[in-house]
Amino acid sequence: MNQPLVPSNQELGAGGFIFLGVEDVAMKKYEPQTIEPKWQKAWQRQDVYKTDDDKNKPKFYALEMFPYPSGEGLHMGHVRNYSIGDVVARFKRMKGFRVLHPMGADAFGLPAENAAIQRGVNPREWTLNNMKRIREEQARLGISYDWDRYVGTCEPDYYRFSQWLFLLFYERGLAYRKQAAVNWCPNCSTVLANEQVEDGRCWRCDAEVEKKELEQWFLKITDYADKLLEGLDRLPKWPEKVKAMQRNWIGKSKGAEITFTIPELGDEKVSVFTTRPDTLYGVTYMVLAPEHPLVPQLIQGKPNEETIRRFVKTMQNESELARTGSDVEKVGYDTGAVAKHPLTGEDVPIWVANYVLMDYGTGAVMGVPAHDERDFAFARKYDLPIRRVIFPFGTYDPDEKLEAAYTSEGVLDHSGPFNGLSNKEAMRKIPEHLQEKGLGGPTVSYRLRDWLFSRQRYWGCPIPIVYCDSCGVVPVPKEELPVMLPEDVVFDGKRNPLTTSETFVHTTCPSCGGKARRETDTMDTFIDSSWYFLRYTDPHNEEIPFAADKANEWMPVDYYIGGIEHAVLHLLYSRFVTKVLHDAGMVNADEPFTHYFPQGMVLKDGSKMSKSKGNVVSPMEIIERYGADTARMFILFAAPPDRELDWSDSGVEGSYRFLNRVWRMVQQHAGLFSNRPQAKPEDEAAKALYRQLHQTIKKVSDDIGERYQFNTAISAVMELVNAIYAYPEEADRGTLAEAVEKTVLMLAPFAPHMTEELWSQIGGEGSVHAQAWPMFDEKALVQDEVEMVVQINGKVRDKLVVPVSADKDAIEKLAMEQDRIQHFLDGKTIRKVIVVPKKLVNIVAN
RNA sequence: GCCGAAGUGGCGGAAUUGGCAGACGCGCACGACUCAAAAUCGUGUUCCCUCGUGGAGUGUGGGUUCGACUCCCACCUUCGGCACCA
Repeated sequence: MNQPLVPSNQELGAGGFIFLGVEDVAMKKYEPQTIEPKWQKAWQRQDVYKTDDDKNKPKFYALEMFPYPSGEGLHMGHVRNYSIGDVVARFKRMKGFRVLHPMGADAFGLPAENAAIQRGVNPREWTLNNMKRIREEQARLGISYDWDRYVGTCEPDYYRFSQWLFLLFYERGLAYRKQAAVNWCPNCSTVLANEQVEDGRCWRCDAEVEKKELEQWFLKITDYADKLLEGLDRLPKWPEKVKAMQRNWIGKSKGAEITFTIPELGDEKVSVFTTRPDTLYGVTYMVLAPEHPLVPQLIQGKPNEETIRRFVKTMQNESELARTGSDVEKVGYDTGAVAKHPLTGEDVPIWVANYVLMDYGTGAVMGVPAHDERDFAFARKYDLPIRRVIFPFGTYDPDEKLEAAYTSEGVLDHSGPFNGLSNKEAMRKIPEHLQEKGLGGPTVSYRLRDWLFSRQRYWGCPIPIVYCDSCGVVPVPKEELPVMLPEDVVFDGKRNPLTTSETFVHTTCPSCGGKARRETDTMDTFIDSSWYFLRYTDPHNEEIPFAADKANEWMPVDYYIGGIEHAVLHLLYSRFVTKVLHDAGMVNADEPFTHYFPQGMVLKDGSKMSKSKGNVVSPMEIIERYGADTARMFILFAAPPDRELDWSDSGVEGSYRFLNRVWRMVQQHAGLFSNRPQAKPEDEAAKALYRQLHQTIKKVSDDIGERYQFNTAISAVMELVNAIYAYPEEADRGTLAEAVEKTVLMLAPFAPHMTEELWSQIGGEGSVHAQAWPMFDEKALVQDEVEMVVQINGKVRDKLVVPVSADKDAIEKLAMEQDRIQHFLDGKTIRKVIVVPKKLVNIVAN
């Protein structure tokens, strides 16, 4: 095991001073354990990070996803998340922005309730304790939050407005109840939204999700499908990956609805959805989902009646996983009934099969085996006819047997009046024709389903609805909010605890005053995080969720950082909620996050940190040992922020070493600042350092502010520090002082405690974090001489120092005169010479 | 299968507009300081060889160009998402 870098108190000697260096002066040792808490207290006392509301400054809203207050405290993923946000927030403040950088807790959720069931603790107390701990840990990291705006979603003064927003959705027809086959997690004893089912399993507990027929609350996110899609095109600063995931999830398909009729049911209509209306003449059968409402009538009295009845029952009881898994075999049964083809009038047999889903399209499909791979496989299995209607352009044999479905472009044949059309034209013309005849028409279908919103759990926001025997479903008036979560509940793990509270369940109807029953379901906790970023803009408003003028001062969030696991959960819901609030006139922004940045995972030994693997690195232990500044520095330096980061103990020591190096550098030169000389970069060394300093300022500003590449920003400062160490003693002292001072300023966003301490040591006024970010001197970047490379056939053969003013001819002449170049050109003919001023000369010769 | 991203030394990574590949850091080796060690400071560190004015080299194969990690085409590998969505 490595020797700890942090010395013990005995090693430090009296007064924390040790002797270092050749100049034999007493220097203070870098002791993060002392200075970090000291400055954290000072910042708090002086309200250093209170949100600046100076409207003359441009705004910047920096936000990190707020944590769920688990009993574990913060993990390294949080540290990475907050470190990135804090660097940006601090940098923008120094750059003259007014910055909103708030924090809160996503405090409702199942684990609190499970703790209540397993350990008999009060979920509220359990949660509040965890919140307190996490807040302390966040403060210990030295993140510059405005704690006055802290928001906990489980607090009545927050959730009353979650209820307020629910009522707004209800008023706007966007919240409704319906009976449906829904996802049920047997382990969590609650229903789940589609977004919360991953591979047929519960996103939280990984249990296999079951289907249940229940009446539930839904939010009409499908009404916003097109707006959610369109909005993505206006988010250039979102990763393509995340936008693709959302597009994928929404799953918009253009096609047609086509109406078939069933003569034996008195010309009952049955519609199918297809993306290939051009293949309509190739239909040889039709398939209904097992749950399709027409199935019972169709099979009545048919030979297959009993078999199909049993098949339908099995399908209904099958889990999502067993039903839609990728290699589940297609199974179907002929109902014995037939439908009439809308254009040819031919009989089309109607089948029922497992692969047709009731909740997509119309729950019925037309079977075109010649031009669809699934239909082809199905037709082969059950010996159904295959009728080809699309053929390759050019010559073709209209009766050729197919060995596989033909899914490419082509020309129509065997298609009545549409023969000879390209299938692309037919895709447009056939639906138009159907529409004229009242047999369907063009339509679009979405994969996205409405947001199943109610949960049969206690620790969430109560849905503000009562059920009255005479008035029916009655919303609780906004002025009566919040509907408080009751405390007199039983946690037995057998039922929704809310149903056990007599005082909660029994109430009076707000409309008629008669006896009524409260809704005992709570809201999906994803609603809480779908608007918290708006609440931060006006966190103490007691009348409404937030005032429009406050929200408009800050929204949208300029830089939002958090895990990509929320790509189609939190991020989709937040976009939806923001769009609804925009349409309700509550906020101008119709997209919540201008720039979304998913930080990479923190790994240890190549895999995700987990208790079971025993590879968890505790942030608080690292802080105790090296300080928060080192932890932040390492996590930002070790990898670009979007990539995975493998935790490395020696890497952490490297970052600690660097901070010590900066610390000693300032100590060594602290004397310069008592009577500080002006920078006069006249000697060569001073000129070079001055230039490097200003190049570094330019690069670091660009890396943080534009590129969000903190690892390269830090490496540039490291190079500058190396240059300061190498700076000769006889060179200009003023230039040195400037370099030292600006190094401290540039490191302030990364290592806020150490730089604050150093800033006070070199006599800086006020907090280092209230200083203006250094400007670079454009003139300093101009060089009078540049090094140029001389290549022969693209290989570097020599280097030249050339005045920047030299013209191409002069450079070429100079290059040709070099001995080395002459040697390489010996016996060769020069074919061409390329001169790129300030870069290189390339001589082509053979 | 479809969509998205990534492949560079022993390791993490850099190269911002097509112009010196390997910045910065880790690790390693050697040296200075020390009675000694730690810390610190300094030097070296892509690979190969016949060791010099050498050759090769950014997943593979081709192409464009005076010049390609960077652009184009084809492919391989890894990771992530979606997937009986009609």
